Amino acid sequence: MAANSQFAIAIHVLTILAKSGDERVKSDYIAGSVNTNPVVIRRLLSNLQDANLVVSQVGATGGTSLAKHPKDIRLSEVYNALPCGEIFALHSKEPDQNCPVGRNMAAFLCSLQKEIDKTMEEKLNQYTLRDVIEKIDEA
Amino acid sequence: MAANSQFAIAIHVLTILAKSGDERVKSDYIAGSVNTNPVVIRRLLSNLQDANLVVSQVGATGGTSLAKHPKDIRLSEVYNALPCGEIFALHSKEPDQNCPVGRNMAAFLCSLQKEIDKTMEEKLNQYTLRDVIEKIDEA
DNA sequence: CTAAACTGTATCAAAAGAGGTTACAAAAAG
DNA sequence: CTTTTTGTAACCTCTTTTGATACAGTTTAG
Repeated sequence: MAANSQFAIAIHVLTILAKSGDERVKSDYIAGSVNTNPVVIRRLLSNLQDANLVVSQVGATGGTSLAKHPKDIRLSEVYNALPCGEIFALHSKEPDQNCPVGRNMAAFLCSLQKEIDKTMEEKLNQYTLRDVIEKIDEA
Repeated sequence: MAANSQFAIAIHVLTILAKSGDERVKSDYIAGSVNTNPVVIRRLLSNLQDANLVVSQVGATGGTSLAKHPKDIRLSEVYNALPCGEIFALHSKEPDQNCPVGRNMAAFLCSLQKEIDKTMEEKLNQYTLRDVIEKIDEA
């Protein structure tokens, strides 16, 4: 259960919001579709809000709706809105600095990590939430 | 400590092996440079062996060396040799199948996952172990 | 043939992270 | 004021990764 599924759930949540248009959706409802706890959804929505992808309102008749059109929400934005880690982690303990390989490994891996991350971001940038909805609808 | 650093360590290990040429390197030595336990290294080497990237020999004077030239080892091979999971995980619990969004979400996410994985593989395919060594050496 | 030096694994413990749950403050609406 | 709902904190549990110990099996040297 320790694999980060936040991105997957975020896509799911945003799709539901998109389908609801301007109507505010309650975390309880979303949780039902995702099959999880409302708090898990609210935690996620909190991240999406920080990234200006959704807008929530508290209080009775409260709920959440998209902050912009599905066509203006790129999956790269969604990915970056979440506190997901990197594609691969660096060493947990620092390598031996007396070893020429160990000494220079961290810097290399870090730049490789950045490059891969950029590649992934470019890929996700190609898709918007509207594309997702189209795919879902045609299924 | 639960972030998968196997890819990072694999690059480190392979670099050491490359620098040692035909000489067999002991897991104890590698563990010293990586700053971890020899068993962790042997576990990793076991995966790399299954992928035909390294060759180990048991017994006294045993150890491990590369199975092919650094220029013939692509980082994509290294990545695929390891039991790393996907870039992002799917839902841990199945979404509500009565919801039109929930019902079609898994299939969509799965294909997106595959596409991202392919992109990542193409990127890693651009680099060989020799490229890594060059970068390390010029640092 | 025996001792020493390795690898290959099994097994267990420890640490960290993710997700689920409960609880409750704060806000909005009626 | 009561109800409804978000926003968060706190806590527990499950899973995964890493670290560590132990030991069987293999090879070399003497």
